[in-house]
Amino acid sequence: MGRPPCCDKMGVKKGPWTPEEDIMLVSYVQQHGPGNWRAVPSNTGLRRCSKSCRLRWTNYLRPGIKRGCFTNDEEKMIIQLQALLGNKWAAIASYLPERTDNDIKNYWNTHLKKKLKKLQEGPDSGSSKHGFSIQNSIPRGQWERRLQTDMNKAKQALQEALCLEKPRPDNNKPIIQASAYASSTENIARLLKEWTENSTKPAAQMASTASSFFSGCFDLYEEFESLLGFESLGSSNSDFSQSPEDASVLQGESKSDLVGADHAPLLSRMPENWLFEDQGKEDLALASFSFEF
DNA sequence: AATCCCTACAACCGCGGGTAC
DNA sequence: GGTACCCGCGGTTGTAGGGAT
Repeated sequence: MGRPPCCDKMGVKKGPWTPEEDIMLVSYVQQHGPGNWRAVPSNTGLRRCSKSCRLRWTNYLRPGIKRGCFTNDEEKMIIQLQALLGNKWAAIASYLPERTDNDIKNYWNTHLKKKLKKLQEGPDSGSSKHGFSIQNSIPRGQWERRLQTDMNKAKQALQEALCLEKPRPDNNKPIIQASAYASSTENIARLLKEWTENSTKPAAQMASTASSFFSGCFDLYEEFESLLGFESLGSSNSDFSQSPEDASVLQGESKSDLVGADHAPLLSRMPENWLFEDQGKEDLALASFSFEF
């Protein structure tokens, strides 16, 4: 009855991932693609549960991830989307293809929530240097109009961010995957570089070798892309994720059901309808903050 | 210099939906 | 149809690093 157990729960390693483990995982995904995580620990020899492998790939090793400082635009978009969608981090992340849901969630919890709370509690809570203001300090009619203006601006910003007007080939999925793995080699190579620089262990030599290997892979994929007439990753490792649909591909299957269920209809409603179509969400939206883009 | 506290973020946990057997 | 599992998601925790005392 049912499926066999996914993995042996005994002897499963927890805690931070080592560079060696990252290499094993990345090379496996390069060969087999993301998905079928159940098979990953047994096929790679990693003493990690499938869930941990998936998480590591999705949140850290996956190509096209931008790490570090959030821009003002990203920040504004997150706050606006959070007001509209609530804590649907995966949905929010689909509009910021270079950011993971975990990253956005962390940023919200550690920075934005605090910032907004401060603004609400502060004596001069009506406005701030960050460019957002709190609705209840403005007469209703005025801030409703302002909200509408802000929503239009938000929609415009979203459209720009998503580059919906940019055409792309219908059958580009395998190409994107190829690019994705190439970009993944950048991630792991960067990781290894940092590790090598900070390590005096003999293993650093192995890391260096592995880095060269991934660098070689990267060159191969660059060549592959140029043959097919696609923009080289050298110019931008994020340009291949121009739409949330692409982002879903980038993120493996992780966003597939989002695209298949909630997200695709949402996109089909862009640009004019989705922000306002659900009257039930109006109160939520009105309770949000407005911005000066 | 030692200790405490705070922050940031990677990773884990638990749950629900979907699905293979 | 029932069971066990996979997968994705959101909430939470653990911990390293930096600043304050």
